[in-house]
Amino acid sequence: MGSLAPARFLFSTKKTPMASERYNAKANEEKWQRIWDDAKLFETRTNPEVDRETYYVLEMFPYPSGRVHMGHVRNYAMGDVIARYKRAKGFEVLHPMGWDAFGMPAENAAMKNKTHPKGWTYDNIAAMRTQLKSMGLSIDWTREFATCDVDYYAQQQKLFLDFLEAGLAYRKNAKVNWDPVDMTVLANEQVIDGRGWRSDALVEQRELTQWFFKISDYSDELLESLENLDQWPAKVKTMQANWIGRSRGARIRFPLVKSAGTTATEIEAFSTRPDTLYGAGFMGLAAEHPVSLELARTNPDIQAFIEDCQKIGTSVAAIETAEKKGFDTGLTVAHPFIEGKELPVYIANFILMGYGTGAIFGCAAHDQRDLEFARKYGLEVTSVLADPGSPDQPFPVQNEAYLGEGVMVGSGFMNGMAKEEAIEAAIAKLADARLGGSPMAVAETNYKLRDWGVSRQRYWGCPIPVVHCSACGVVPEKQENLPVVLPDDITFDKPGNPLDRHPTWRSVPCPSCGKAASRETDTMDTFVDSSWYFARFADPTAATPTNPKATNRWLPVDQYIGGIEHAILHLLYSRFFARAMSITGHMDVQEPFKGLFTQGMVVHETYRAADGSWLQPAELRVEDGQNGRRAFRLDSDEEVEIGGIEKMSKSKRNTVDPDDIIETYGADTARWFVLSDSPPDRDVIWTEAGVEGAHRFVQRLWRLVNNIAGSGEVVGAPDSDLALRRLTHRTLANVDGMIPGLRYNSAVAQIYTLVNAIDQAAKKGDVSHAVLIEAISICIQMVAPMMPHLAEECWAMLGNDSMVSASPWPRIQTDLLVDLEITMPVQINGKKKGEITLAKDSSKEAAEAAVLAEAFVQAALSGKEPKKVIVVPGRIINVVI
RNA sequence: CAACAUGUAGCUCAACGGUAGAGCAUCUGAGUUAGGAUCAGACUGUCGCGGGUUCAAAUCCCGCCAUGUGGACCA
Repeated sequence: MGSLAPARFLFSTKKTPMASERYNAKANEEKWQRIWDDAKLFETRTNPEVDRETYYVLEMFPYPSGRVHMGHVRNYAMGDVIARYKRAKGFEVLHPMGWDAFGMPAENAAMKNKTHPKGWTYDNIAAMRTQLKSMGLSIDWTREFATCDVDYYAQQQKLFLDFLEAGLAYRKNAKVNWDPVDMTVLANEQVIDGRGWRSDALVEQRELTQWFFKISDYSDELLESLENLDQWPAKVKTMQANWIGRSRGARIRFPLVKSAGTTATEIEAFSTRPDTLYGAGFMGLAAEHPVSLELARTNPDIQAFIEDCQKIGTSVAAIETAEKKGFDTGLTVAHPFIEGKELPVYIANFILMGYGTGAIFGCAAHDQRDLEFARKYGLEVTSVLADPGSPDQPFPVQNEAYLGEGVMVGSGFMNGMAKEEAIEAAIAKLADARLGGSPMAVAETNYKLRDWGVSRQRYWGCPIPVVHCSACGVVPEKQENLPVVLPDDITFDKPGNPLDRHPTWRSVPCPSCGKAASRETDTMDTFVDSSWYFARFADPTAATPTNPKATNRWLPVDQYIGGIEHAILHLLYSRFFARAMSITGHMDVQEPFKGLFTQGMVVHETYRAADGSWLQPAELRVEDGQNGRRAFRLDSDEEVEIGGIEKMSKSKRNTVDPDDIIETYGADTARWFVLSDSPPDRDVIWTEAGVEGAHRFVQRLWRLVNNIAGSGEVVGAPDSDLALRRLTHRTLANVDGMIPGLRYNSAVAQIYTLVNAIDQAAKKGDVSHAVLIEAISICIQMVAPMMPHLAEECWAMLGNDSMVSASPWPRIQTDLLVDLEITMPVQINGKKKGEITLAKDSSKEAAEAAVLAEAFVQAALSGKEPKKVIVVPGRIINVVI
């Protein structure tokens, strides 16, 4: 395992600057970035040696908004640490970068500024690439691509056609979420509290013909495979499981008894709790249920009630607070188990047509919603669960439904059974019973997860490669006619989709019959673009969507890092895509991301002037004195209110521009600060004081290296030498254990301790030069993944003629991790009273004798015998009196 | 409303059964024309509260309180 690149430098490594000089971050960072580039140090080799293990680290690729923000800095710094660490550990590392470049903002900018989405996007990419490069990330830039590159979306069109052929993509007429502001369809996942995720506009329901991906076929698979993702945060797995929303139950058919106004003879309800059937007090229908709609045709009151329900039904927020309302239809159904019992049928506003059958049986005693409804309309509340200790006494139910465990009571054949047993028994009995010749119930599993609607009525997206022919219908475009390229000559003077009104683009011959036909003008949801980009990085110039050989070598991504906001959408779609791409032969990996890390946000104090306007941190100065923290405007010296700590955002103006920080302090300081201050999965509070502290450390470390490198031979005391060597290797062992788990802030704390010790040793002069060099060298190597430029400069100053970025990780000398003689605390009755130094391997008996001989122990005993002496070898001794 | 996470120095966080520590801030001193940088040093803790287990609890268990996050008519 040698260095990865030839190490030849154009400057002298032996130069030893004066200790009074300051480290010039800007000049050094530019210099080292150029040297890394010239050495092609971070280019991943397509054919690494066979014995070299691969490691794929990926951060969620950015949307090219135009500016890099602190969240990006944190995200990419975190990934870069692991990439550089794994490289030093001898892995062949893939660490690429790309751009999630399609989407609405480009079109909005086009409309506003009369620019073209393409020009706007590529300009932004160029600006952000420069910014990211100034961070000194160890990225293989030769693999860079944008999802709006024709080369990329051409491959995506091939994937679409393969999905279409495999039945994974289909077209259906569906009620869709329509965003009236963006004038496009949204996926369910993109509707938050009834509003568009981007526009915040109230979403309407419209009936349109749309393209869908059959993600619902994989509901079980996607749910059950979550268990195997042991390197994913539990929280994300829970969120995905909830989103898939599997519930097992039964469809139960209830025969109608009183049926005035409907032609139906039965109503089918879905329930996960058929065990509570004996407690059923009513039946509820959704407003859109066919029976409700049929009744409404002849009953104006029902018509009015349904309209009322639908008004509320547009926004989730409204549903949450809405009062339970119902309408007694006068219909009744027969209870399946209790001879002669009839249940009244209500239309109720809390029942959703989209889930189950749109009808329920209400068991008021064991469902809170049903209970509220029953109390309001004076319906039956019968508890059918009892404490196993007194199985004849049902749990009393007043205003809170009983949702816990229990045994069945008042439930005929189910009496005495526990929940699961009773559910099985109820389903079995109903399955045997006949209604009109077929079983009264079938077991069924329901899911919340719906098929993924991918059609978007937008220009700036991947065109869906199909043609509409009046004779042949919907025809896939021929492979040889791909890619279907977006036209450049488009206008944004009107809302809606520019592709629809393009004069010629739509007109094509039908791929099947050759007659005049027209192209599909919908483009794909941008989440499609991001669902497979990680696979493309394995071979970004392949003539097919993936090069299976490369994909199989690199995937799954070993460590994926990004924000928790993608816990459901992007990650679930990508998991689906991996499966769909496996079916269609594009790769063999089912789970795309082996390890997932969700990083916290970068947050900052907010500042508000007396007139209520928000101020930027750069516009004021903060005093931190005895009167607490106070902030003043730089221009007027007026005091402003220091507000809450919030996510950096344009609206609150509490942003800090990474460019400014890198210009002032350098990329290393910015990286060190975001990595050191809080655990990576939690929010980090950006403070000026913290940045300055980080920068002081940069200067201090550089000065320390300078001093050590420039000092002459020192002969140290054997004890001090050993102590520093021990600390060095113990720190190395600890840091080595922390980096793979992304516990960077803990690693930083360890490094601080070591630097303090080296500093002290250098000043005292009781440690030999060679030991100091070893300590500071290992220290620099541990710092290198986090502050790579500073580390290179220090590494060179220490006389190394290789780059630290190309050097193997230092080896831990394990014999230094164990002490021969150790100082242990001595407790008396569990409280520390003193210390004792013993040989590492002294026996319990010897330790006990030595402790009892100590003066402070004798004093505490005052002549008595100790009740007990606990000796934990190597840890502690406790004398119990 | 149930779930999960988090409560340790003024602030941000370590330690995860066995000696409570770092950085920042604050204070004192050195130095400097001054400020900054630097150096030397100092202060700060019922480890959220209450109980339990243990020779020993910040750490494990139970209960409560506070804060945060994302869910919430999914039958």
